[in-house]
Amino acid sequence: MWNDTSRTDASATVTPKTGYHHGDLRAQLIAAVRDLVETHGPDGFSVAEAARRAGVSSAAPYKHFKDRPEILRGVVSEAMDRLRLVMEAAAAAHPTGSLEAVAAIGLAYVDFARAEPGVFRLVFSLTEGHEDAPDLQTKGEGCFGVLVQAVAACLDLPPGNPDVQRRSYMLWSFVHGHSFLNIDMKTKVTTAEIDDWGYLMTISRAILAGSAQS
Amino acid sequence: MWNDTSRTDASATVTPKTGYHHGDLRAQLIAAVRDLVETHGPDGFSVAEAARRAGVSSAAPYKHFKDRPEILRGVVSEAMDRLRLVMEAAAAAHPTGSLEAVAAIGLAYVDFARAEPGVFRLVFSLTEGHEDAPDLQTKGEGCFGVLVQAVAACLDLPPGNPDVQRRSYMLWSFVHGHSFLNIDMKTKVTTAEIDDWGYLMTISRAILAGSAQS
DNA sequence: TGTACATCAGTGAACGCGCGTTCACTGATGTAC
DNA sequence: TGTACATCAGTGAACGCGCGTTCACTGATGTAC
Repeated sequence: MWNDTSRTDASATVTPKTGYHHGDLRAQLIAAVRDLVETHGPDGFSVAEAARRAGVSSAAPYKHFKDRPEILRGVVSEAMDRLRLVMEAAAAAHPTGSLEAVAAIGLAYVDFARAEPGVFRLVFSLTEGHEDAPDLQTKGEGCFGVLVQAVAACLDLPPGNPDVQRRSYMLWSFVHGHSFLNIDMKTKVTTAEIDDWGYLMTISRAILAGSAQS
Repeated sequence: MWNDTSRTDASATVTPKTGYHHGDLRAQLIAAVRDLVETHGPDGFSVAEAARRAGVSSAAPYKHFKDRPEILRGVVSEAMDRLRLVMEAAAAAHPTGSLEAVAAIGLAYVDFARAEPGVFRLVFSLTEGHEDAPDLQTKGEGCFGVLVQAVAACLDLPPGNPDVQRRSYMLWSFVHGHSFLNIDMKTKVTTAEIDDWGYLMTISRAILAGSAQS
């Protein structure tokens, strides 16, 4: 029953990867946590369960991460990388300086939130209480920077211009809110009836065309 | 040391309320949880700790709530009541149909989020996975309704009008995003420099004046 | 090609902890007569 | 006014559980000679 060295038939090794050192546990753990966060919400994950899913002992994760919070930070960091990439790709698919480029960035953001609501939520619930993680903050600013660049090109102003910053922030607020309402209020009628692209184009136009004040 | 019936001097009763039945444990528990959620974040509360803070045994809460989730739902329900009240009060402070009324509702929303970020976050993280709580959904729609009313009055259209609904949702997205960015990205420069009132007026104007499309 | 050794990524058993929930109980309160 | 009783809101001890983290360990891998 136990200690059954006899029963090692060919397909009996249930461990998902090679016997002892299995390539990339770190990445596999992050993937497992991402999964857990999706299904059980932020805080609904445990180091133990993540290890279980990766097919290693509960102590193994500590060879790659200092403690539980560091694992979460790892997930968020990776997610932010991906978010930035999709935003950049979305912008690149349209002429520089076009309204479409701006709207496309917004759509990429919303799509990301919809595709990974748990991780998306985690990203933002983590930013508080973890101000001690400057790399995360830097990555966050990097994402925002993608939008700022597109807005600047659209208005034909330098990215540092206050008006560019303000309008970028407006757009961000808007897209951010739309994202959260989408994933949080799943059942709400209003959400269901919206054509995102037209919606984002309307908003981009309204915010980039309006007069500068405030 | 223990069993010290001798040591019952006058001021020794540490229990915060009257001996056995203390007025309103239910409300006191909700207040305690609200506090815990503020300081430790959603999910950062425990039934045990809430009971401790209310000065009762860890079993007492189960006389008022079925289980842990029901306590959270109680907190959210109460928070939504208060949110609605401040939104209504804000609207009432300005002429019916004015742009100011709309902006004021938005400001009340943002202020609420800033005053109780933990609870605010809880409200929206709870709406998913608790679709089984129709009263919460109803209350959520009630809050949205306050905004819809103001927008309808502003555009001189009935609340059910699709254009009214769409513009209300736009405003809501916006204010919602602004709220979350405010409480999540505390350190972000952009957030700090914003004059909310001017900001909300600008947005309200842009969204209520713009042409109707989607 | 073979051997010795340092390094590294895993194991698995153990720890203490706080939690959610149940249970039989008990003291206080309100009502009926 | 007094007594009997039902109800209700609390107690406190106990349960089983899963978690985060630590520890001494061991097997696999890479390098030096």
